Amino acid sequence: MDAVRGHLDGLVLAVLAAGPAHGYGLIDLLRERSGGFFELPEGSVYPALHRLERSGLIESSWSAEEGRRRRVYALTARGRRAVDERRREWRSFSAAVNAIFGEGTR
Amino acid sequence: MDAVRGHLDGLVLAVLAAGPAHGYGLIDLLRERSGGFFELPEGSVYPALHRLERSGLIESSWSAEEGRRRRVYALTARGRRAVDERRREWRSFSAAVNAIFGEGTR
DNA sequence: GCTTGATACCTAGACAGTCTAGGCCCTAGA
DNA sequence: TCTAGGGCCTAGACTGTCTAGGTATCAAGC
Repeated sequence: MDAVRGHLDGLVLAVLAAGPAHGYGLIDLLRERSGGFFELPEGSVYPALHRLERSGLIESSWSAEEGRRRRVYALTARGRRAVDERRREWRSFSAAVNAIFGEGTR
Repeated sequence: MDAVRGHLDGLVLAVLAAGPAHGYGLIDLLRERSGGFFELPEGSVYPALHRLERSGLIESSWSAEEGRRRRVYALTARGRRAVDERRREWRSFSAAVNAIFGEGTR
């Protein structure tokens, strides 16, 4: 899934916009919300989460319900604004690619 | 333009599907066809062309009209098939991303 | 009690594609 | 002669994804 490069951060933010989630669950959400398309490995998602936290777009807290330790991530105020920004960027990017690929399947 | 990673090969093939072109002109075509969105540097496009030629999807020939040397690229038979394949891949990729980003601008 | 599989976290290093920043040559125009 | 632009090329930097490992807990099966 190399095609996701440069888009993953936005996708993670978009999922978190629907509510907090922990890393492992986020992978499931990305798969479900994409109709099974995204099967992202932990080695992609965890670094992305750490990256986003370092840049202040998300923040985490440990929850230890029923002995299971989970690091739960939520959007910060800046993160909420970033989602819109990333969505706009995606819209223009995909419009540009669509324009080049054209309509027909041929 | 890191977001283009993994999609550039398909875009180049799609442009060449409309007719042969040389590297420098291809950059112009990518910009024009995308409504000015893609401003790709030579350092991205030339390696992509060499990559595609090595893998047999395009082939090149030198044209020396009016003293200007140009390497003109054209799709091979396999390349023509690859365009459809890449377009299909793009369609499902962008559908997946759209599903996650949702509809509204919010 | 022990093993297996799922949940849940993490990361070092491999890998690969894009970009920076240069290089070269030619032509046209000032 | 100098500059601007067309045209080609690439070494190395960069960076984000993935591979392939590691740890720990819990539930189920034998």
